[in-house]
Amino acid sequence: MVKIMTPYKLFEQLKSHYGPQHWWPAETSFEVIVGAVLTQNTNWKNVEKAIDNLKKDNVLSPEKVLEKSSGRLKKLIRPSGFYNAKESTLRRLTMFVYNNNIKRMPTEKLRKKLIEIKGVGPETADSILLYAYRRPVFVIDAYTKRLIKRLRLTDKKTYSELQDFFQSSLPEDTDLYAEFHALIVEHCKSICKKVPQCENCFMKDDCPESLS
DNA sequence: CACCAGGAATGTA
DNA sequence: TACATTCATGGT
Repeated sequence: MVKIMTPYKLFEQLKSHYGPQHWWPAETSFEVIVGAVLTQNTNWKNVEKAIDNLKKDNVLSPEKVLEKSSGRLKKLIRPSGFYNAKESTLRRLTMFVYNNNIKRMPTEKLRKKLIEIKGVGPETADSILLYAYRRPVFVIDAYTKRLIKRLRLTDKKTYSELQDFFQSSLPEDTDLYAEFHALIVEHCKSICKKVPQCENCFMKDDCPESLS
C-alpha cells in the first residue's frame, strides 16, 4: 500500500519545518507587479538590483513608470535581464492597472485580462493576483513543478491541471495559497544547502533528496 | 568556460 | 499536446 502525500499534509510539514514566511518581498502592490515581471526566468538577486535602481529614481509607481522614457526604464531594469521585453511588458501592465479599477474586477475576468497582455503568462498573472491583489489563486512555478515531480504528488503536467489539482485539494484561502507557495520556494532553495557536496542537485531531475 | 535563474512568445512536429 | 529556440544579465 502506497502512502499518498496530500497537498495539505505537505503544507503542514513545510510550515512546521520552516515557519511563517514573509512573501511577497515588496512594500506595495505595484512593487509586486514590477517584481513579477522582472523575475521571469531570472534570479531574484538580479531583480533586487533592478528594483533598487527603480527605488533610487523613485520609479515605483504607475505614474512614474509611465513618465519614464523606454530607454531610461530599460537602463534601470537592466540587471534583471531580458530588458527589452520586460520594459514593454511592464509598460503595458502599468497602463492596464493605471486605467482600470482592479479592485472592483472579478478574479476570473481580471486573470483573463492580465494574460491577454503580451508578456504576461499564467504564472506572472497568478503571482500578481495572489500577492498584489490577494485573490485565492494558486501559483505554479518551476519550483512547484519540481517538487510535485519529486514527491509524485500527481502525474498531471500542464499549468492549469496542476493549478486545478491544488485548488481542488485545498480550501479556497488566499493566505494559505500565499504561504504555501512561499514555503515551496523556501524549501526548494534550502534543501540542497543541507546536503554536503550537493551541487544544487535538487534543481535537476535525478536528485535523490526529498522531504524528511 | 559552462550552466542556470521565482517565464513567455513563437515555431515545429 | 510536447518540445525547441530566443531573449540577456549576473552569480557560481
